[in-house]
Amino acid sequence: MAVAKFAEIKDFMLTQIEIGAWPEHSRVPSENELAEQFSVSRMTARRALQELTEQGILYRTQGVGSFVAALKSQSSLLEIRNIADEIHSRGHSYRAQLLQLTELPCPATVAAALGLKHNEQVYFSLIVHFEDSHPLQLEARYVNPRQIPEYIQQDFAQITPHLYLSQVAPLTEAEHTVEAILPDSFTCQHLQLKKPEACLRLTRRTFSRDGAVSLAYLTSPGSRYRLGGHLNFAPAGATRS
Amino acid sequence: MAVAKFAEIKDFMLTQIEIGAWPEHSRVPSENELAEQFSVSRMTARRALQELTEQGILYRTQGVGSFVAALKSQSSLLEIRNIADEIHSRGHSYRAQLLQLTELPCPATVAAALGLKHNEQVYFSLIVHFEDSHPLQLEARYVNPRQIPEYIQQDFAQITPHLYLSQVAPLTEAEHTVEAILPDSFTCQHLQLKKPEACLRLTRRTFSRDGAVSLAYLTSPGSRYRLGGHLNFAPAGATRS
DNA sequence: CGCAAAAACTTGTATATACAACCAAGATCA
DNA sequence: TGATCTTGGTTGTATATACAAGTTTTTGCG
Repeated sequence: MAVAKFAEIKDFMLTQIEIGAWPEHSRVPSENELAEQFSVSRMTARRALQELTEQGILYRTQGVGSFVAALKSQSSLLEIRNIADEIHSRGHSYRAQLLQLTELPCPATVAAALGLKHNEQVYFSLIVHFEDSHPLQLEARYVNPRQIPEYIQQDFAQITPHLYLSQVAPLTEAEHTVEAILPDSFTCQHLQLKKPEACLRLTRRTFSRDGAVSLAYLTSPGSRYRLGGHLNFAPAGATRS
Repeated sequence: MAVAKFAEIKDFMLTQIEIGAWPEHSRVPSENELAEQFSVSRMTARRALQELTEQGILYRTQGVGSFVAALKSQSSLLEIRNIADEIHSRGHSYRAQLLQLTELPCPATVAAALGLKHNEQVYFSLIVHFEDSHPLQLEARYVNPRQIPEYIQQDFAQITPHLYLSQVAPLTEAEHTVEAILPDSFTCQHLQLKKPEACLRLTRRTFSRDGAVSLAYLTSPGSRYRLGGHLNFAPAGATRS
């Protein structure tokens, strides 16, 4: 089977919703109607409805029908976004400046986070991400050389470390913490802050199949950057499976 | 049917995993094995496996089998946590101090967020949440009086506003932003900060069926509070449906 | 022994069917 | 009119079956 039938039905329904043919909270075809339209069994039509419901696209009520959920429900705070994509999606231009790409002895905290020995060599990169001409984020990243031996040879003017790493080492886990800090003078300098202002620091540790891959500190000025997220629950009365 | 059969199978499997009988990455019974053990059809056993997979508890590979995923994968940044629970779960004591509970004319920004008119009356509460004896978070909350007319009569020494609201008005959506700010002197005072330090401010807007319910500003010192999240992907090679 | 083919097992997709649970609207009856 | 019952439509659960597709193990042949 080239592509599964239930997936075709999902695609169709998603399209209807995206082009606005089926507005929010409007009723969508029932299981039986879809089954007939697509010449499939009810169970197959049901699966399409089911999966769209699990994705928060629809909500269903027993005895009543299936409906289009509020549309805004997609993004998630935990979505691992590429900052380049994020900037582009705002319609701004993205540029990265590589400040350092070296090998250095592992600080104790980094060693613990990456499962290395203290003072063992570790790769380190320091990059400033620019939105238009303003520095938006300072990225300090430690990379496990046992897992990514070629890291130090990359050209990070072409590709962000995050994107490169996710291509080379399939991500299995990511761990985040978000903190508010006052940046040190070094960070202030690279973010072009004349005086220290509150910054968001996102610490991101990523794991591949064989263990910790990298530890990144992503620091952004509070005045220029925020994290946003949106949660959407099914409207009252909707069933949750 | 008292409780669905597929749910019983899920419960059984979750128990096995929780008590450690089925360790991480160990194989779990196949669809056919479960079907026989529980005297159900393969499709019913399959559903249990399927849903546990969607929840990230298991991962499956066609032709190979189903396996227990890494256990740590539960929490989410976007989880709407009750701060009292959060503190209790750290083994500390929680206490709330109500500073204000009044009605006041709606500021323009709040009016926009809650769908009210400028200067229309709005409920406002100001609460400090303590972990042991230290202030951990200052909660400033505006509540839509059209939706929650009894808000102003509650005893928030007994119940957090968030918990009260979620009991009274079923949540349908929540919207968050996370920022780093330098607090004003008023906030510093209530968080017992001798001099301003970087703070995390979580802005949370919640919606019920009939529209925006409340707008809360949750401010915590960066030195005492962080947001953490963990994402867990299926191990390499696992299928994603 | 080494290699390839076959078999066995696993998950993935799809169908047809049956009944349960729930809801809304219409029909019926007092 | 007003309350109750019935009926049809919808989703929810469960079964038995069939075949496809992928992996691992076994078998058998050269």
